[in-house]
Amino acid sequence: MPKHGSETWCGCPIRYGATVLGDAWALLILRDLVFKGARHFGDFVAADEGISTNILSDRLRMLDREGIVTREADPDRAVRVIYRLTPKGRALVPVLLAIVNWSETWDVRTEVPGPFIEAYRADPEGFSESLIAELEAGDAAD
Amino acid sequence: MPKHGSETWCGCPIRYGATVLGDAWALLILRDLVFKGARHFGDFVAADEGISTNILSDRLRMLDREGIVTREADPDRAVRVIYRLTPKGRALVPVLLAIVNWSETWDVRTEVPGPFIEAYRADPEGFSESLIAELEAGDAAD
DNA sequence: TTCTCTAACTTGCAAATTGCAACTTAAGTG
DNA sequence: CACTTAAGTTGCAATTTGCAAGTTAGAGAA
Repeated sequence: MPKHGSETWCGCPIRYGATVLGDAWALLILRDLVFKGARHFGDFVAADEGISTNILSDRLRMLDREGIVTREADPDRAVRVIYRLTPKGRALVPVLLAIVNWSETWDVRTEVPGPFIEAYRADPEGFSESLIAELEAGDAAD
Repeated sequence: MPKHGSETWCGCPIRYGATVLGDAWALLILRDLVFKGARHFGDFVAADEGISTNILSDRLRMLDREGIVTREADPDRAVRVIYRLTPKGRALVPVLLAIVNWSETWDVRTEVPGPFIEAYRADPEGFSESLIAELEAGDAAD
């Protein structure tokens, strides 16, 4: 598969999407950022129940390179790093919610809280926008 | 990462999504099924510009196992196999379109025809539904 | 000052997965 | 009966992953 930016790269949107989302660990990292408020390296290690730290390191680097997350030093404890979603990263919320809705509909093992999925289905765009607004507000509060 | 159906599996919708969509080749195969009308093994080989036939074979098997595509013998030429999206597979259309919209918005190299993306943005749900209806009609016509 | 703790990684290595090329099978076609 | 097309499979080298252990760096305690 050609690399993004190579000569044989084409303008296909799914192909670009695949370079970011076409990786199971990256999807779970994004999940933790959006739905679980993960901000630190250790949060992802704890939440994913099984990601190796070298893989996590690699994927966070990729998400940073693609402009989806930023890395900052924690002003309180310099040893900590804060990962945050950029606007480009928050713009993935509709994609993640569409996946949530699909899994909830078609996979019997998947369980999503009723009120959550009902609110999404009633107004997908509005629901996405409020979740994005919440994430923005959460970031500004830090 | 636990396997779908294992003891440690949880009901997380993104995790299930990741087993299907968290693979770059699977995403490209789905793209070819939805947007390029690919139906035969050779269509995917030609369209993806680089997928190995062993990987393609493996991913089509996975999509079949997950109930996203079906495999049928071609009634005209028995040597051919027809791959088709199931309703579960067609239900991924909103996910793919959300990815298309995201890439078009945030990746400068991505190029989507103006009318297509404008129609999607004007009414994402309606656009998804008509694309799904088109796919259903196309299948019935074969 | 040194000791210990926490957090975020990096390193080394075995195991699994991928990519490439060649080969196989099966059904028509001339 | 050779030839062609379509859909794979096989073998193997190279890359990537997963696991465990080690490293670095800051902050507080002894």
